[in-house]
Amino acid sequence: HGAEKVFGCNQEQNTSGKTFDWMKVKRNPPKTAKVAEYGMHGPQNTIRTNFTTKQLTELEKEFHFNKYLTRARRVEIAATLELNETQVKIWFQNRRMKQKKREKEGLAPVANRGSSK
Amino acid sequence: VMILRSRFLDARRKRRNFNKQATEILNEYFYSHLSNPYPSEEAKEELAKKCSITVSQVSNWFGNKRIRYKKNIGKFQEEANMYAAKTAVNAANASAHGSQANSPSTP
DNA sequence: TTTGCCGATCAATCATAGAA
DNA sequence: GTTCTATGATTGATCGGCAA
Repeated sequence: HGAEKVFGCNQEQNTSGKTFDWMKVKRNPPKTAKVAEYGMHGPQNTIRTNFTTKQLTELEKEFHFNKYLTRARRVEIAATLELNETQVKIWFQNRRMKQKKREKEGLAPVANRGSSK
Repeated sequence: VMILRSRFLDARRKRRNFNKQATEILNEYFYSHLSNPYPSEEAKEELAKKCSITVSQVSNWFGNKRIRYKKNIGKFQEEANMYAAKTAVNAANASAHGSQANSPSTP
């Protein structure tokens, strides 16, 4: 199962201009924060959280200590940094992926090609 | 709000646009797979090699391209038609006569 | 069945390169 | 030199799949 059947002789399979499913994909808004509460539907919240330098520094420090969190540690950090446990969990998840990506790139940047400058 | 955003201002700086040729290759793939512009890991590696960029950069390019394309399809219509035509020609040449000893790129 | 992780992606934003 | 637009990279958070 690879290339589609023969194409190009009939049927206007002109892809330009059509809207495919991937173009309709919509992500649900972040459920971060307490939207419910007292009717406050302002434009804020449900928006990407902006971590402070202090929070990031602390998370980074913790990460170098442990790549993975235990439930207890997570609760502790979340409380200290005033973040949800989920946010802390997600941060570590993303941080691990970032680390992996770096290790991967740091071992094969060879073959520098026409890098215009 | 002092915005000590200077926390990581580093990598994001000094951005270099890709070669026109690399962009050409990426766009050809994107528009020839417009129904599903999600290259596999293998495809990304191949594109990365052809464009002389990293796989991550290929991923970034497609991610940005997809989002920006659907954000404003009209703005890319012209570009879409251009590459669609180009792809059609390549397909025609490839299927017309089994000849293949012809690499249009890498002078 | 519920929860965490992975890999990929989304979506908004940052900062710069380039066009006007 | 200044203003606006195009574009590469970063990242908090979502989605689907898998394992515990």
